[in-house]
Amino acid sequence: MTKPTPTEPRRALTLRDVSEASGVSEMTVSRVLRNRGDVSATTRERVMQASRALGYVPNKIAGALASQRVNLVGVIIPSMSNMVFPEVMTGISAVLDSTGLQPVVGVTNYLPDREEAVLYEMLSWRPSGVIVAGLEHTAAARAMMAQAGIPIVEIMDIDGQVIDSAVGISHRRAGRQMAEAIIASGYRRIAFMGTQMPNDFRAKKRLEGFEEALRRNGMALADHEFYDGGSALLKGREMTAAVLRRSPDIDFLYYSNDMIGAGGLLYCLDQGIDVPGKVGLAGFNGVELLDGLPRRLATMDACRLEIGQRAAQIIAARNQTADLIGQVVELFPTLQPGDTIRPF
Amino acid sequence: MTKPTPTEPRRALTLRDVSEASGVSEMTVSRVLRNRGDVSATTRERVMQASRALGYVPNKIAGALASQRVNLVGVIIPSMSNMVFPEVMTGISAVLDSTGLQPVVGVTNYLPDREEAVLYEMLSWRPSGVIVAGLEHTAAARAMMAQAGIPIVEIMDIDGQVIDSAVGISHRRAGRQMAEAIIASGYRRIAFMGTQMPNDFRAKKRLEGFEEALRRNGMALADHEFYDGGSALLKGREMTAAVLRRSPDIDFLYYSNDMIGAGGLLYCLDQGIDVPGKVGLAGFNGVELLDGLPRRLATMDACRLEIGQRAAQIIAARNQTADLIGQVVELFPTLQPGDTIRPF
DNA sequence: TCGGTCTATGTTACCGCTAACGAAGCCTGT
DNA sequence: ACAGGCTTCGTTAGCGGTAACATAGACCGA
Repeated sequence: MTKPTPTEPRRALTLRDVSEASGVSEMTVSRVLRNRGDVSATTRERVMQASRALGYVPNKIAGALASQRVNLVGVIIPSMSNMVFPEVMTGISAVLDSTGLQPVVGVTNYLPDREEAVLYEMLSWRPSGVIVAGLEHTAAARAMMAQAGIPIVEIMDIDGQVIDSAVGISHRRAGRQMAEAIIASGYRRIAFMGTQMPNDFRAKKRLEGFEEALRRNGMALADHEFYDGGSALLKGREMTAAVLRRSPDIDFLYYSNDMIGAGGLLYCLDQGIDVPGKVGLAGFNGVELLDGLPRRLATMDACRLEIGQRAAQIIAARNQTADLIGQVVELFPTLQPGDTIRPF
Repeated sequence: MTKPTPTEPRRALTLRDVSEASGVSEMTVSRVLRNRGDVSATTRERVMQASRALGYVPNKIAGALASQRVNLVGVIIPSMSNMVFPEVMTGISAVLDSTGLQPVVGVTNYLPDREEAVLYEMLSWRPSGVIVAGLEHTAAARAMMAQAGIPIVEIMDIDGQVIDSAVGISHRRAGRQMAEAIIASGYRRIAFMGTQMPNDFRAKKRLEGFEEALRRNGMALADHEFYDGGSALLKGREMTAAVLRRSPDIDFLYYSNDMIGAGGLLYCLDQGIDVPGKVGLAGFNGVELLDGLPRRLATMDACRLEIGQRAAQIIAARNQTADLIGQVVELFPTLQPGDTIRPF
């Protein structure tokens, strides 16, 4: 590679510097650096040399303003610390990488107002598209997205009203499905454990679907417990201990995510409880963490990787072909019975 | 909030639209929206009304070009899926939030070339600063950062040559410290398990420090095992099984991160191995996951939150006061003996 | 009464780059 | 020899804001 220039330039380099150094017009330099338009091999080489020698880095701000094109895609997610969104991001990046588009993430911490603020900030950079987790937004956020004139893909969930496009699963159905599997395996006294967070709409929908299926079978939740903050694994242990102490006749524990489910599983094994004989367990998400547990927790894979990929594909396609229209893609999670639910 | 405008504007709104709608100049609108300069209360209100009614979102691209100021801070990290960087991000966001600066993250997957590409992309948006994990970069990346004319903070590590500023711990020292504690507790046949990745320089430095301390005590690693990819928890189990089978006389297992350490711990407990009597274990990072394990894994907290905070503080301070100079902040991790190492 | 000091607003000139068009040089066939 | 087409490069005019300065009243004390 080129040697770092010895001089320390106080003024930032511009196209003009490169053009003067290489004896061509700014336009030609621009063409070379963007690989656009016809430039002879010799001038191209000369310009590249000069550009590298100077250590020039193009100013995308000016470029974007002039060309009215920004290669950024806003991605708005509620959290980075649970294991689910990194995998969505992997799917998004994998697809976007080959399109010249670049994801920019914003985190909302499950706060609608924060989502609105993050969205506003992102739109002010005029991205080529936005991928946002969930269907629930403030009225203002909804209006902004509807007006933005760019593809908007809401991901993870499809139970609700879509602004433009959506890729996700039906969490209500997922909850129902799990309940039916549990009932089919003969469990009857079922408890639920999940997050306190009122804004985790997807967890809420799963619970709704779950309870609905229970009702249809003439049953109801025998107990429940909520948590917020702290180590999810530890909370899983604690809540499980509390529930089993309070309701010793419980025979199934349904967790709103795998992490607390894993905590519950470890607790049950510690206590020498017969799993899945005396008590069955199930979580949600299908995180790879579960592979390392002493026993495989029953779960339901949320199609995270594919959700990311499909969402990115929609943005990329819309970006190329302007007249495409919004679409809703429903994915279907598969139940992974693992070793913590009695065979049917 | 204002009702969404019924019309669907095909052309993006500009300051001019707002200025016409409110009967003042563009400049005045700009002043109102940025809360800068003197504007009478009545015009301010009128402009706000018009802006909201139209659903105007300022164009930061144009703004940044004109003002030569960008409120973005690039954050370059190797991965989002291990538990360590989310916490660093939390620290960064917490500090940046109150400064008007906004983090933009890029992920390198531990690939130097990818780091260079991500950095180039980021610098082309002329951010107010860059926070980058690690001290090892390609020559070109190093040159770019040195030339950029913005504050650069390298985080996590301080064992090496700093470009501008750095906040981190000495991983070599951390490795040494852990080795000394292990030896002091009477363990003698020590194995190491870690990632295969040749570019996880910090893990490598920990191992170097660890081996150096062993040597100084007339010892050497009795066995080692490396992995890459897959569920870290599961890999921890597998590697531990392999090592204990191969070298049954091992009495201590040192893991390069807590996740594989947790896997190893679960395996040992499954096998009914006396921990820490027959075999001791230790990891690295101090992730909160450990709180939920049946027994607390010995570890060393890597000061992740504080690293993020301090790094952000440096960027913020430099952004306000131009003539500040680079600095290196060393933090000191504390050893948490947990329950998997014999008391001294 | 009048210059001086505010306060509130408008005007002008860019910021660094690219779209769109234009022109010069060079080939080609006739 | 020359029209017509291609390749290669330059010129011009913005993109949508903001810094810096200019301007117009309002107010004020001497």
